[in-house]
Amino acid sequence: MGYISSVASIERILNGLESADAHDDLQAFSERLCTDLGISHVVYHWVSGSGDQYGCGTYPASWVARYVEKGYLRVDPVVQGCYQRFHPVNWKQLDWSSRAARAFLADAVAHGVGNQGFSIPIRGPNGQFALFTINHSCDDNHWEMFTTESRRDLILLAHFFNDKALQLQPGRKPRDATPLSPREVDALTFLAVGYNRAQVADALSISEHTLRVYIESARHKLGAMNTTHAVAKALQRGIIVV
Amino acid sequence: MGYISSVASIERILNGLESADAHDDLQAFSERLCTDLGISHVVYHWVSGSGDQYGCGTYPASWVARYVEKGYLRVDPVVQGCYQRFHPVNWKQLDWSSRAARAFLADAVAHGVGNQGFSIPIRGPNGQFALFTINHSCDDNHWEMFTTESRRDLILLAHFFNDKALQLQPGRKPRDATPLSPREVDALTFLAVGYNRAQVADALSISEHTLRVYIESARHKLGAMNTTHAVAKALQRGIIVV
DNA sequence: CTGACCCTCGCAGGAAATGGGGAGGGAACT
DNA sequence: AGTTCCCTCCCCATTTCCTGCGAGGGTCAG
Repeated sequence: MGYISSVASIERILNGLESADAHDDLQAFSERLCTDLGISHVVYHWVSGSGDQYGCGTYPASWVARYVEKGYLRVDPVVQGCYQRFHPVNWKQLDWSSRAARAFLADAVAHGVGNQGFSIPIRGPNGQFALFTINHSCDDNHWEMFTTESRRDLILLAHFFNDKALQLQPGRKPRDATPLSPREVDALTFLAVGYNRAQVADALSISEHTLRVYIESARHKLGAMNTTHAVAKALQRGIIVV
Repeated sequence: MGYISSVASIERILNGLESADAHDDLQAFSERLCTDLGISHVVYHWVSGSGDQYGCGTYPASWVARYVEKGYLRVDPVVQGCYQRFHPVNWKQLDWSSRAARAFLADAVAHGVGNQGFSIPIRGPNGQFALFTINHSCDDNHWEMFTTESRRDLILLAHFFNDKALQLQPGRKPRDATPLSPREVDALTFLAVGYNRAQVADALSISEHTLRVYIESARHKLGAMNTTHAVAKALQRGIIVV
């Protein structure tokens, strides 16, 4: 195991990433990275859409299968912990006190996962949440030194990896819909902060009847089934920012 | 104007950032960075789902005031554009075709903002969305070369800046929210895709009465005033992903 | 084993949102 | 000059949602 700076320059690694143009390339890149860094595993995974997700990495297939089968997503302290954080985290810093968490870790190790990990949370548009993790088996001191030293490079790496994975995602919608009018945006914005129609109408200084026209119009433009749906769509598309 | 690598090492800059321990330090850091890079402005600001926001940077106060007064947040192609993207963006790549956008840009320039900009979107926990922007006045070629060359350093810088800003945020409720139960998440998820209560109940194979309990419970946990608000909050906090 | 929390089900009245109609004035783009 | 879109206002009937009440069984951690 060696620091990135001493094994391969971050420049060369990132350039290798740039040339990836298929998901297979990302997988190959993970494996190569693993070797280059001399660590056990590199894993990237994201959850975004309803069932829309993607993952690649060097974890044994048996572990991945077990993870899904057991529903470990709801137990995994790495996921739970990173979800609340902005900065990368060393697994040792997480909360492993619960019974379920310890059982989970034991199961992971039994399936060939190393006891040390360093996970970088990454968030993208539309609520995308990804984790870029490196994993190894060694003592705490070594791992601490390695991650401290390589932290910045790893962040950059995770960032570019995610960028690439997003680009390669097929389900990219171009920019179809009719844009909302300013008043429609106003209406949805106030609705999104919890106002009811009377309050929104008051805030916008218009009659509630007029307001309703906006809401309906926005609903139709967004292809939404009801107001809640319209607000949700507007939020996801970044049409309204609250 | 010089590339980061040629003016000051990214290491030194980041270390300067590390030592910041108050918002004033971030402000001072922005100003220093401006000088170091030889550019007109450095700006950082964020908006989060909880309505709280923070900003600092070197834009003239008159421009910031005007921005707020005019409600430019809804017009600004930088904000609108970055919200949809993961990677940093050069202002020139954005869509300035609308009249409002051009008027906005003209107004900005009139207030001392440079015509060139490079903005990095950053997303944090709980739907935090921040923008780190550098701004200058020069021709397209120079700017293109500068941003291309400094891109990686700027990303890292933006990332650490945001990390610092998050740490310094006073209103950081560490673990304010009671987490939602799985069923509550399920309920909100289906509501967010437009189902009404009957449909959600059906999808979850539970009675509508039971479903109602979840929705109410989720509403209370999220501090939401109604279902739409609850869904909006859940989306912004990344509790549900559709 | 005792809370604490989750999942499940029920009733009923009142409040709010929705759907579908119509109508006039103004700004903008062709 | 005409079309298209936006803003504004109004009525009515129906559907849906919110509020407040109550109840039993399950799981998990201290």
